[in-house]
Amino acid sequence: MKMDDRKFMILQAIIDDYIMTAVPVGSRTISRKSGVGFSPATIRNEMSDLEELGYLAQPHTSAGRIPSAKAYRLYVDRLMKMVDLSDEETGRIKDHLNRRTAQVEEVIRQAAQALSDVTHYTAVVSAPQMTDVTIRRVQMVPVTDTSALLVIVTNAGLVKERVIRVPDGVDADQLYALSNMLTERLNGRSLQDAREQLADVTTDLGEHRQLMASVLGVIDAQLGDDPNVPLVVGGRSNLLSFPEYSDVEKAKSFLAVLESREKLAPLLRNNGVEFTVRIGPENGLPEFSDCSVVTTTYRVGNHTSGTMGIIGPTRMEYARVVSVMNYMGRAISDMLSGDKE
Amino acid sequence: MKMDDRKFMILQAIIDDYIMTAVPVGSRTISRKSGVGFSPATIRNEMSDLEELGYLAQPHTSAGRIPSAKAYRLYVDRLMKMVDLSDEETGRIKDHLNRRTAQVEEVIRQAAQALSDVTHYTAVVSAPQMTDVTIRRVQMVPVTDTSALLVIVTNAGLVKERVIRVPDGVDADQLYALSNMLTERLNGRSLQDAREQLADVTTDLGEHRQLMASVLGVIDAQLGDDPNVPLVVGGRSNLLSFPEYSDVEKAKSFLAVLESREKLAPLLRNNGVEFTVRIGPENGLPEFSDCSVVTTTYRVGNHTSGTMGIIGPTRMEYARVVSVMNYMGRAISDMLSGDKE
DNA sequence: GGTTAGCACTCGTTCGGTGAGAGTGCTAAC
DNA sequence: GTTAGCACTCTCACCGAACGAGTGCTAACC
Repeated sequence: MKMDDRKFMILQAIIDDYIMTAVPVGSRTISRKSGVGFSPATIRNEMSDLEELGYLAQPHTSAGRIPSAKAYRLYVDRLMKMVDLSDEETGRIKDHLNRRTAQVEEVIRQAAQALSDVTHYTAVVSAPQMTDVTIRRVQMVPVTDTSALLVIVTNAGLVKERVIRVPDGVDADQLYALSNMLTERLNGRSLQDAREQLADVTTDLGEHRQLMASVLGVIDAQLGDDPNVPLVVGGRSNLLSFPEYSDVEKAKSFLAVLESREKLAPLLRNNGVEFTVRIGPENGLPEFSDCSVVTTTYRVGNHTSGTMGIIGPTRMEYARVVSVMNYMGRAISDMLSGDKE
Repeated sequence: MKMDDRKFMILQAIIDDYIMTAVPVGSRTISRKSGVGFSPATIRNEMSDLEELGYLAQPHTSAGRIPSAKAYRLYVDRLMKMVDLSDEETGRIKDHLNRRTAQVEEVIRQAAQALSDVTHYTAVVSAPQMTDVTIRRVQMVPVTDTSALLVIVTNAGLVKERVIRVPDGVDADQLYALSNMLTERLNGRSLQDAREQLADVTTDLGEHRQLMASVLGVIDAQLGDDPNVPLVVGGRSNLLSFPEYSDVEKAKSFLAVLESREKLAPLLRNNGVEFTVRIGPENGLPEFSDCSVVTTTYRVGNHTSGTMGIIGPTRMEYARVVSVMNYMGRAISDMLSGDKE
C-alpha cells in the first residue's frame, strides 16, 4: 500500500484537527470539513490504511484516531506550510523586546518571556556561547585581597565576567599591568588560540603561574561547550493548560526536567542547523516522550552563538512555532549584534 | 470559654497529625495517640469547643477537623518547638554548598537548591542587596565603541557589573582615568553618599556628564530597593507532590506566581526581622491563600543583605523549616562574608 | 461534675450497573 | 471506487446502594 494525494490530504486534515482539539478525530469530523468530498465511510477506509501505514493510532476501538509521531514527522517535513505572523503577534514580541538594554542576560530573559507568551508553550533560551569569537580585551578588577573579577571582552561585544582567586600579595597595580599584558597578547585571538598562547605565557611567568591558571580555567570553561551556560526558561506553567498535562504526575515530571540544567541542555543542542524539530521520543528523555522540541539558533556578530527552543505537546502548532522562532531568531541576532563592530 | 492546657495539647496533636497526613483528623485518632489519656468522646467535646474558638474547621459534617489559619498562627507563636537537624539533613545541605565558588550568583543558586531539596518545599532566595555597603572601587572596562562594563566593588566583596552606554569618542585610556578618579572620590563611601558626591562631580565634568549620568543610574538602581534583584527559585515542582496541589488549576496558578518577579518579591520582604512566618491569607496573594511563607535574612559582612524564603502548604512542617532556614541563613552568611576584607 | 460508652445520624466515597453517544468495521448495494 | 446501513465495541456520565468514618447527644459511671 502506498500514500497517495488523498491520503496525504486526509492525514493533514486529521493532524490539523487534532492539534486544535486534542481529541481523537473520527471519520465524520473529517468528512464534514469543507473541501473534503467524501463520506465518512470512505474516510474510514483511508484511515484504516493510514493506521496500517503507521501514521495513525487508536486509543481504543471505538474512539477516533490520533496522529503518531511518524505522522507529525511527515507533517513537519512535507505537509506543513509556513504561516505569516499576525500584526498582533509581532507586536507582542516587540513589546517584550523593545526596552533598550545593553545587558545580554536581560535580552535572553526577554526572549524567553516573549516566546512563551506568544506561543503559549514553554521556551528555553541559552545565553550566547563564546565560540567563534575573538578576544578584544582582558581585564582583572581587584575585589578582595584574594579575589578579582576577570572580564573578557570579545569582538562581538559579548562580555564574560567571573570572579577568580588571586594569590596573596598581588596588588591592584600588578593586576592592571598583567591585564594589559594579557590584552596585548590575546587581542584578536580566538579562544582556542588564546588558550595555547596562555599556556606558553604561563611557563614564562613563574610567579604568576597560579593566577594565569585561573584565567586559563575560565577560558577552558568557555571552550568546552560550557556545561554551565545559563539557560533561561519562560512560561513554565503554560503547558499545564493543555489537557495532556491534566495529570499532575506528568506535570511534575515535566517541570522537574525544566529544573535540571543537565537534562535540559541536550534538548537545545542543534549543531548550528537552522531549525531542529524533535518529535516525541526523538528527543531522548522519557519524560518528554509526548513533547516536541523546536530549536533554532541566533547569532552574535557573524557567528552562530546561542540556541532557543520551544517545548510543547507533540500536537503543537508546528507551523506557527517555526514562524515565531524564525522571527525571533532574527530579532535577537539583531539586538545582540546591533551596532557592534 | 477559654483555652486551657488540655485544649492546647489536643490542638497541638491535631496540627501535628494534620501536617503529616493532610487528612481531616478525627477524635479517635487523637485519643489513640500515646500520651493522651482520654476517650474519643472527651476529645470530641474539646474539639467542638476548639471549633467554636475558631481554631478548627470541619470540611463537612461527618469528616474530622482541620486546623484553621488561626490555629497555625498559635502553633507557630506558642506551641512549636525548634528541632535539631539530623546529620543527614545538615549533610545534604553541605553537599549542595561545599563546592568552592567565588561567584555570588552561584552561591545563591546553590542555596535555593539546597533549601528546596532538604525541605521538599519551594525555595526562593534573593541576591544580596547592596544596602549598607561602602564602595571600594569603580572601574569601567570598554566593551564596544559605545558601551562599557561598569564594575562596582564593595567592601563586603560584592561585585555589581552592568553594561552602560558610553558616548562616542571616549577611549580606553580616558575610561581608565575616569575610573581612577571615580574610585578615588567614592572609595569608602556608602551608596547614598556616592550618589550625592557623584551628582556634584557631574556638574564639574561637562564633557562627561552623559557618562556620569549612566553611572549614577546604576547606583540609583541599587539604592531604590532594586526591583530587579535577581530571585532564584528552587524546587518549583516540589509542591506538586502534595495532595493540596493535585488540582492542576491550583498548581498552575501557583507556578504562575513563581514566574512573576513582581508578585514574588513582596513575599520575601521581611524588614530585616530574623524570621517571618506568613500563614495562608496573611501573605496577601489570593493564589497563595493556602500557602505559608517562611523567610529569613542572610548577611554579607556585618549587614543584613538578602532574604530567603520557603513556600509550602499551610500545613507545612514549620518547626523543621525554621530550623533549616536558621542553619542555612548562617551558612550563606558565612560563605558570602568569609575571609573578605 | 467531669468522663465515657452507646447509639442514631450524616455525609462523602466507592462500586457495580445501566444507558447514551461516538466511532468503528463489515457487508451489500449503487 | 464509493457509500448507506447496521451490528458491535468501548468510554463516559449518571444512579443508587453499601460502606465507613466521624459526629453529637444522651445517659450512665466514678
